[in-house]
Amino acid sequence: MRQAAVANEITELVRTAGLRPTRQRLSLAGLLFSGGGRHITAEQLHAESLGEGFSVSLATVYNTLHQFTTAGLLRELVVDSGRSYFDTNVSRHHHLFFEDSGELRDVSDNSVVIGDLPALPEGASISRIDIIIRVKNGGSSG
Amino acid sequence: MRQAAVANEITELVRTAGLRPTRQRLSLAGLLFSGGGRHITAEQLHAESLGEGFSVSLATVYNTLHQFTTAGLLRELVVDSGRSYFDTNVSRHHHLFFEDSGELRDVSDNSVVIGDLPALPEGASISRIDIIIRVKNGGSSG
DNA sequence: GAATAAATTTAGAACGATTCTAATAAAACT
DNA sequence: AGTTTTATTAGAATCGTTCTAAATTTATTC
Ligand SMILES: [Mn+2]
Ligand SMILES: [Mn+2]
Ligand SMILES: [Zn+2]
Ligand SMILES: [Zn+2]
Repeated sequence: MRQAAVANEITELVRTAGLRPTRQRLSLAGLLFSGGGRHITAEQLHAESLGEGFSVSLATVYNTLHQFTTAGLLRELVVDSGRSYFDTNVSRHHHLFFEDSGELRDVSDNSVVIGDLPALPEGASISRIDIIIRVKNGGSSG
Repeated sequence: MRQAAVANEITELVRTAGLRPTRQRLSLAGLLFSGGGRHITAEQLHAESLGEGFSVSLATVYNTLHQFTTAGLLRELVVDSGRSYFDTNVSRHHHLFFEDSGELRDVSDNSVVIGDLPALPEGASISRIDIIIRVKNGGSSG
């Protein structure tokens, strides 16, 4: 009954995003949203899915990640040119990026104060502020 | 005499970086460092160089940008996954990124205050803090 | 619960940015 | 000048990502 309840929540999540609850989307959503917050790349998620026995094509992983992002379930992070990370935590927060391992860790929004910014051009507006604290030489423990 | 003086400064800059002042490196350094601060991609610099009549291969543009970055003359920015920008301003500062046009504009370091960060693991240290203010719907004027 | 319509998945091709390779050319040194 | 070292280059290769068009699945209609 526990497992069924979780499955229903996931199904509901996908439905609410306006997407059909296909086997692939449910598997991926399960991997993404069943634990705590995650920061993951498309290739990582693909490998993890296959590892768990959920066969999905890489194209579908990309499609799904983008659909979830558009639906507001994920946020796309730019920390490394040439690789996109997706964050299951869509609330306002920032990141520690461990350059050696590629690991990302959340940083509370409270840790940062943005002072006076330059005036924006007519009609322009801030869509997001990304703060990335790049850390070198640190492992993933601690 | 003016032009010669500038050429000498550029030659000196390249030499100081520990690099031979080849025709290609001098042309590229001229384009990069003769005006004010610049934010530019490899392909943009390549096109600009050819446009000015300085023929260079794209491979050399990449090589040179990386060498200049290693030498501390440039800083590599990650604002767009799938494209690297290089910044001729290597002092501590942040960026406004106009998502529509791809333009980058500097933001003074004073505009931002970072509060208490989470403790870093043993031996880890901050290599850099990148702040990107993403702006949508704004032109490049004003 | 077939038939139909609409959306999804997929393998593989295509893409764009970047890096690599191995051959040529230029620069520095003797 | 001759020799050694370093740099440049064209083109191939790589990598992450997107596209294509066909096959499958899901939802809707009878
Ligand atoms: Mn994208
Ligand atoms: Mn690089
Ligand atoms: Zn996060
Ligand atoms: Zn800058």
